[in-house]
Amino acid sequence: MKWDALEDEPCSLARTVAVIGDRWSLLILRECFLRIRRFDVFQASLGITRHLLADRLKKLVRFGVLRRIPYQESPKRYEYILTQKGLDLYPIIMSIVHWGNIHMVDSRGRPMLHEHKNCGRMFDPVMVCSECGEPLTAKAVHVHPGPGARRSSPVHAKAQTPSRRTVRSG
Amino acid sequence: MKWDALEDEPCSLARTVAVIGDRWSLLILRECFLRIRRFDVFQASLGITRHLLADRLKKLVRFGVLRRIPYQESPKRYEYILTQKGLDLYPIIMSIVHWGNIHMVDSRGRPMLHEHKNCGRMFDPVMVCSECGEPLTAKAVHVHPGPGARRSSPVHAKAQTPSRRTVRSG
DNA sequence: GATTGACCGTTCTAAAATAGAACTGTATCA
DNA sequence: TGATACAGTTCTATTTTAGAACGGTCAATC
Repeated sequence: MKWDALEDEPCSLARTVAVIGDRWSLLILRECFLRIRRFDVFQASLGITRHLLADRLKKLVRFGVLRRIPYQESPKRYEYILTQKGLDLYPIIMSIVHWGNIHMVDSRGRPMLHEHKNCGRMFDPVMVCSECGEPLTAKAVHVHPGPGARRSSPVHAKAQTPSRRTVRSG
Repeated sequence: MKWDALEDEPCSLARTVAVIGDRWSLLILRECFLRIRRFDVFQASLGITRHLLADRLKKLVRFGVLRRIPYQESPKRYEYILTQKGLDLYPIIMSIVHWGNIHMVDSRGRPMLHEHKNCGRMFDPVMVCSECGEPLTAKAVHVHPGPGARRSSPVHAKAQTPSRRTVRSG
């Protein structure tokens, strides 16, 4: 399967994986959320080859996750900063970090801690239901084909998208 | 950089990426959460080559995300099912799906809808702070080095891990 | 008893992606 | 004049992946 094919799959996971489903993209995004913006700094902090870095930045820009903004003329220099679409990736990044915090730490403990400025406390991210606010577990979720499913199932046509409590994380 | 090197990085994101940071692992996990368990069924539904599928399943078992369980003797046949560690990946999967739902849908709408059995409603996942319950945004989060950081910073030693409201999703 | 098919992989080769290092080009600084 | 910063591109060797075929065990069928 080619990467391009993933984009066209009738599956939101596959489509997202087409954008961020490789290690370098995820690591680059980690740096973005840590306020890294410039080619050299990405390269130094990640140890990625320049070739791949150029390639991945281009891809993320093409998908609208990053924006390439000139910060000086002559020579032209660009910064890569997160768009709103990119900022919306925050829950993905945080849930990945959280899983690592729980399952991949050594005896020394967590490499990083997160403080919520709103309440001033160290926190973990918790995923809850937009409708009732309860924490989500896989077993408590039922999956229905939606309008964009491969074979449309009129039986389920009454199913509606959730109310607009959807939150953008940025 | 080798994949093995990622595991040893002082970063929970990198360590998690070492486990699930490739497209096939994520797609395999999607199938797992849809109750797929057998080699052939994975292969047929994903279109992955058998070689890679064998390889990825082995990796996920090695990392303790899947468990290989015999379901018949002669010939020995195994199923791959999620461990608790694997079930805990649910928030990652869901946040990936959610981002795709928001940013990668075509005019036909979402391929899938999710119903929360607890409240009976179609929902979106929302990531909130374990301490105050408010939705999280990248800008409202401050990062501190933790005890497992590369260079320990005694200045930040007072920082503590969050209280045990951490929720396992399964 | 031979054949077919299900199941779970392994082996093989060609194509694609990646690593690692060197190179390019503009501009600033000493 | 020479050294340094920045943002890439080019090159070759190695590694990974794709795609197809092959193998082996057992159950069910002819």
